[in-house]
Amino acid sequence: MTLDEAWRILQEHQFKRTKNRVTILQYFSKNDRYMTALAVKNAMEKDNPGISFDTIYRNLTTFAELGILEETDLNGERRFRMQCDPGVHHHHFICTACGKTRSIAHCPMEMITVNLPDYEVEGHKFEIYGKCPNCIMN
Amino acid sequence: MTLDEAWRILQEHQFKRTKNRVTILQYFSKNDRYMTALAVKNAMEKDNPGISFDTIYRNLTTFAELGILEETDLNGERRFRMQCDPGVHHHHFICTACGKTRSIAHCPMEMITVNLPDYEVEGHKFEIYGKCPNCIMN
DNA sequence: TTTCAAACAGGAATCATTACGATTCACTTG
DNA sequence: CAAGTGAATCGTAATGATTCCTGTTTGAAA
Repeated sequence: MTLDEAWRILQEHQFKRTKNRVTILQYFSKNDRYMTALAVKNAMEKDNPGISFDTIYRNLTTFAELGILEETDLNGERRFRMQCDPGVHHHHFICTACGKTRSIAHCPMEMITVNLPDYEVEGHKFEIYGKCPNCIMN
Repeated sequence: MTLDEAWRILQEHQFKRTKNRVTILQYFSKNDRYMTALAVKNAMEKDNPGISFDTIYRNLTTFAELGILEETDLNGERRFRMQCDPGVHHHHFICTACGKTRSIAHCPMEMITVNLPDYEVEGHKFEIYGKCPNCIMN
């Protein structure tokens, strides 16, 4: 997703264009991988010293709810990345070394749900973990 | 997995048969669903008041490493259940209301990995979330 | 410009989990 | 079966991630 698309969504929902949101979104648009709130905070403190965790988490949660960011849990930590393919359902390979991802076009759900009558499916998670080509050769 | 199988594995690795381990394993063998460490602790305090979280977590981690328990992260919390099918790779539907699970025979990995040359796959997670028939009708 | 809810900073509080030092216990060996 | 030994435990403190709270600042609408 581009910055313009993100801002259009935020405006649509009447969120203000604050300095912190500008910085956070810029950071995500430049870093194409899953990152923790702490990583975001550390990176932001150069341009925006004194930013609080409250602000980071509040905005990350908002962005994820609006579909601007994608969210996942890795080892009990929330991680976020820029939504890579808005509106299109997809899954990820996630590099456990650098956090970079690779989209996986195929979703395994269709052939599975047929075996679950009487169940009410609310969602699913399909993630592949490992090392990306770049991290394999250190 | 039966209690006997679990104890055989523990003996094989020279773990002692302590009162706490007896109680924990009994609890899991009677509750066929994913549970948090807190739930285990609460349930144990009837028979075993004063048990510490250290003991709970240490044993849960040990059991998971030995393949006696299965572990997953749900909303940033670690949850455990008795290994349902030792040695056989499988996935789960997980009821978000009661934690009960249903095995899913089919694993989607084979057809996916072929699209990931140059990547080093270490593992994957495939889980379906929703309500089980029992919880649908409250 | 004024206005005011939204957004923020700073720090305290909470929740899950782990670490630690002192004590107890399960099992081996004599 | 009593003693010895390292594993296991307890109670509690520490940690790390996340959320809550209160007073202050700020974006943008009028």
